[in-house]
Amino acid sequence: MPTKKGTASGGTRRTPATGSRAANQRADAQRNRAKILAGTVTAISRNPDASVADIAAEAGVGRVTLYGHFQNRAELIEAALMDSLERGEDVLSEVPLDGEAAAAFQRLVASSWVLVDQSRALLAAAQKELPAARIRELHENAEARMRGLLLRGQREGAFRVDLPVSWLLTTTHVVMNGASEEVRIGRLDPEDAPRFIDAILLPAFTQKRDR
Amino acid sequence: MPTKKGTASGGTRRTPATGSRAANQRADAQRNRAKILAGTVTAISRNPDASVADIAAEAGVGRVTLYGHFQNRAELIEAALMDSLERGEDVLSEVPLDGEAAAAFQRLVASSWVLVDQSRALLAAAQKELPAARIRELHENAEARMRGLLLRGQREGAFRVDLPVSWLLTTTHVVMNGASEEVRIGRLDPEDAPRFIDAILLPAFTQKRDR
DNA sequence: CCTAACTAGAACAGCGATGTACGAGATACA
DNA sequence: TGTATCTCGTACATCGCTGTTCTAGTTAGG
Repeated sequence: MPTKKGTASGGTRRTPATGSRAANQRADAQRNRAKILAGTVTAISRNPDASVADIAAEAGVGRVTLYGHFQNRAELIEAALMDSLERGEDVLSEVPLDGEAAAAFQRLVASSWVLVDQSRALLAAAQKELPAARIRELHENAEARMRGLLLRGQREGAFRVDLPVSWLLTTTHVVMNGASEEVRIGRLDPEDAPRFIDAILLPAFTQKRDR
Repeated sequence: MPTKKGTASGGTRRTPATGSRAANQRADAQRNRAKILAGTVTAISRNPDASVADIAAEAGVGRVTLYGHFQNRAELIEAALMDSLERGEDVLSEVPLDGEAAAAFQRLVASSWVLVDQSRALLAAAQKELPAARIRELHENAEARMRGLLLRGQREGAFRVDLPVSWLLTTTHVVMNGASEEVRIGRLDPEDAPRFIDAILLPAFTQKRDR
């Protein structure tokens, strides 16, 4: 079977089916894989529909080499997104969610904001390339964390209950994304972003106590 | 000069330079132009990067005919956006902006929401095709109207002044867009949208009176 | 230091989209 | 009813991107 001869690091994909974990590849190759993943984020951030050639150039790697690591564009995007989300998970899982709901929400938003700002463009690219279900699946953890907190806040009377949690969640997302976009085009100082986001979301979500 | 022979309604572009207003074209052609403009909106709404062929099919018109009306894709998108914005202007200019700022804001948002929901995808497509400056220019009117209202609200003490108007404006945009997206994927009842939007924006923007 | 793993680059095939050219047919409107 | 205007379909040239193949060179690591 000369077809499977596998140029470049085709050997990486030794394992037949999906879900091949980091195999026994050379240190060299692992470094390149990381470079490609990083390059994908920056290339996509600069231009949402960057070509594979663009990405390879950004990563400082040959286009063919890239194809050695990832079978096609979709797989590349998915890997980059998974990588970003895994890093994000590491950060977010450290955020203490106990105590007052509003304060915990503020902490979680502050940490999430940085991650959103970094991989917003990548997510947008993924939405074109991957089935929506897959995207959902990958975001499951992060989404569940925020949703759980919002629910608890509602139960405890900290957050308003006249709106469904799904809408609070959506609002949180779009405001963070909006801030990220404003930063990108230079209309918002990154320093101000977390404060501005909180300034909108907290009064909007908080249950009014007096009437 | 057989090059300029002008198949189809190339005659439409009789005027040499830019800004050719509706010329003396046949009633037939005018109808088709309208069909194409409408088709562009629906086609783009269904698929953000629909091809010219897709759009022509949606409009029920030959691809070549479309090129008779618009020289290239960019010109088509721009025309469709201009058309949508002009219609929008007709609606928004009727909204009474006097009286209490918060109430006026509510009225303006209610009217804007419908328009945003209709041409959100078109705007996204335009952002890829047209220079950002051109987009800005086209939105000038609508943007100025909302900005003026927010400013007045700040001066009158109705809206908070600890955030710049630009951020209030951005927030308004992203929340409306978010609602539109949620409607599109069927997670939000269009009926609820205006109420949900207000429920977020008003408490977020309103100056707290007591402390 | 030797071999297997990895990389680079050029070249190629395939696809889909854009924009143009042509020829013939349909339709408004005077 | 006649003619300029408009439309349609097909066909074509071009371009950029994807994914593959081949060859030759470089590097990691036992």
